[in-house]
Amino acid sequence: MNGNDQRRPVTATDVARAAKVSQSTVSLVLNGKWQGRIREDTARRVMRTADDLGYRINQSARNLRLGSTGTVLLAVPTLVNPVFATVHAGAARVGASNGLGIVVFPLSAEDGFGPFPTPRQALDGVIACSLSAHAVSNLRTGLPLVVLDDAPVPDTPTVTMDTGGGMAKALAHLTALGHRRILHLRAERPAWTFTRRAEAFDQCILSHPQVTADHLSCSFAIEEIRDRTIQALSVANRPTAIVCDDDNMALSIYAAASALDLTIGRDLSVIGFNDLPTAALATPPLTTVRLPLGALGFRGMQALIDLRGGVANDPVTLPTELVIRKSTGPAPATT
Amino acid sequence: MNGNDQRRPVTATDVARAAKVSQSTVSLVLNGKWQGRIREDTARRVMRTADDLGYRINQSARNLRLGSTGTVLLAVPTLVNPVFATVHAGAARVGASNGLGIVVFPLSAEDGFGPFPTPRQALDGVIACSLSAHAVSNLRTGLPLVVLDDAPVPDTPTVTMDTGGGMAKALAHLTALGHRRILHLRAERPAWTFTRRAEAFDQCILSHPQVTADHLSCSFAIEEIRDRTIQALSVANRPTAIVCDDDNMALSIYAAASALDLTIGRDLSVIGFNDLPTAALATPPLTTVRLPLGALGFRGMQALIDLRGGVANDPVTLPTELVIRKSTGPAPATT
DNA sequence: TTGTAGGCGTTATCAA
DNA sequence: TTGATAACGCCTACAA
Repeated sequence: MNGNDQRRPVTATDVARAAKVSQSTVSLVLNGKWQGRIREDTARRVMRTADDLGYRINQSARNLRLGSTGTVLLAVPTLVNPVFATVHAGAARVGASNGLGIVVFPLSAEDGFGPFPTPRQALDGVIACSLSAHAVSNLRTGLPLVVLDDAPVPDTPTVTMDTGGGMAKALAHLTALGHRRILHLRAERPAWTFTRRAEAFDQCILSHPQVTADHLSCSFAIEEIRDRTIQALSVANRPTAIVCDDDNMALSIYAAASALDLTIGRDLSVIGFNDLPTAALATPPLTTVRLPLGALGFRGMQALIDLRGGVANDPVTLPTELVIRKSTGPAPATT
Repeated sequence: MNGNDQRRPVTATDVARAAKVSQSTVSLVLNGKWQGRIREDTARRVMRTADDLGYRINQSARNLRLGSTGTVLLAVPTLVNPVFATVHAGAARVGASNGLGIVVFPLSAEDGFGPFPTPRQALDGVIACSLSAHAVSNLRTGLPLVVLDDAPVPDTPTVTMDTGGGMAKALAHLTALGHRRILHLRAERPAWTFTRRAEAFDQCILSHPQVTADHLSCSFAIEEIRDRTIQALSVANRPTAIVCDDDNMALSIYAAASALDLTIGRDLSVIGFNDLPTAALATPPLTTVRLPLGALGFRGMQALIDLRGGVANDPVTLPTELVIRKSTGPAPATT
């Protein structure tokens, strides 16, 4: 902070020299372990000079010495979707009470990152959430790893959500409402969570022989979704209901419906996934499969902590829930 | 990967011993600097044994030795808003071509974090984006710091966007359309970016004496926004236009309008901020102030790199733009 | 072509 | 109450 703004950072040794004490004294004082070991005025002097010199601890050195960094990495496919904020919040809560910080890293498969561009960083563990199998395998670096919302990986604690069950509930709801032509709007991003939904959809359809099913794979580009949906709805015998892999996709359908002068909930039923905050506020409010994202992060962090303690948890599957709102209604008599 | 799954991690020394070479050879080989210095079969043997032993580099040690970690931290107020995904993308692009990884840390003021709960981590720099002054001051750790979309900090490179100018354009647009009662829906999260908008709003209003202005401060809880807007619109001489600090807030207005049977763009004009992907897709498409978020991240990372190189850039302000769509229209004759 | 040795900045164990 | 001193695991002159 004062004159000596040289290149070289201020080390604890510098402080020791300046305060005329040994380096170990500095360490003790600066880590708050001096009570009853160092005289109070000495401690004060050390703190003062550390401050004056603008001393900053070198975390790399500390981490090396301690053999741990107190930070884990949460790898997610994208920062665009707010769902990962919820996962993070859940994980952060557990982390905080265990002295672990979390840092987020978006691992966009879209960017075609070949060699995993990890920050060259010192980590105590990794939580991989909703990633592609490829990305997860790149993450297996020997660090404690737990996998969230993803295909079980051998020897790796896994927390998943019963998205298949959610899909089943969605379809049961729709068929009960009389829908017989149902479209599944799929996210084409390669991720287990989406293939699970597709599989569940296909399987459920098998037990409803009276239903004609179809599906469409889309990127998350919302104009694309809208346009392709418009197309899919502009045919004879169009679908009367659409299940979407994500609430945002569902909301794009709203735009498509409005362009076609279709009223959601009456002419066309729509179901989303995730229950984003915006889902409840859409017009009409969106029926959606609520995913326990906070719990996902929470349990994931818990599993990572257990893993660091030498306990490898068994895979867990969290329940999901269909939240019925106004975007679904009885199948229209004719289309 | 094989039997020796003891507690102690495998070090380069272990590899050296097992491969019957010196540690330096291991280092050379594993860093790809062996070409022309180490015989090829030796190199292969080293790589093989490293693999067999499951050797993983200790980043803390490497970072300590190298005096740098190759990773910078991007601190953001929340992960919920996708705008920060864009900032990140811009920054990541520059970072990647300079060997710097980025890691994201949500610094929620809401959580009442007192002392900055940084992961105890080794970083090469920090980029603070759209934070509260309090949070920024907590980030001044002696690391190279650049501040984005925030109040200029002494001795710190800053990149901002001309949000005030954006607000001015929004108001000019509205007054030109004949609006005389305008409401500013403000985000109550303490952040420079929002106070700037408020100041710009207040100031612009001064030069339009015929306009009656009002404002409302809301959290980002969208039900709250909807309900309070409904209230604000349920009075005699209600506002005919609303400017919102964020597109998501604007979209909440849509819900309010629908509840009141008001048609956006005709009975009520709405302007947002950010130009999120959803803005263009809303019904009707949202008029909004587009912020150069990608450029913000890009320039910010650039400034950080310059700073590490000893060059302290001057503050920069990026231009903003009003994107006129269908949510704004002529003021209704009577209200 | 390979090995030796020193040091990066901490923390922790012991002696003084 | 304090100070030497020895690691932590890695990289890199320099020596062999």
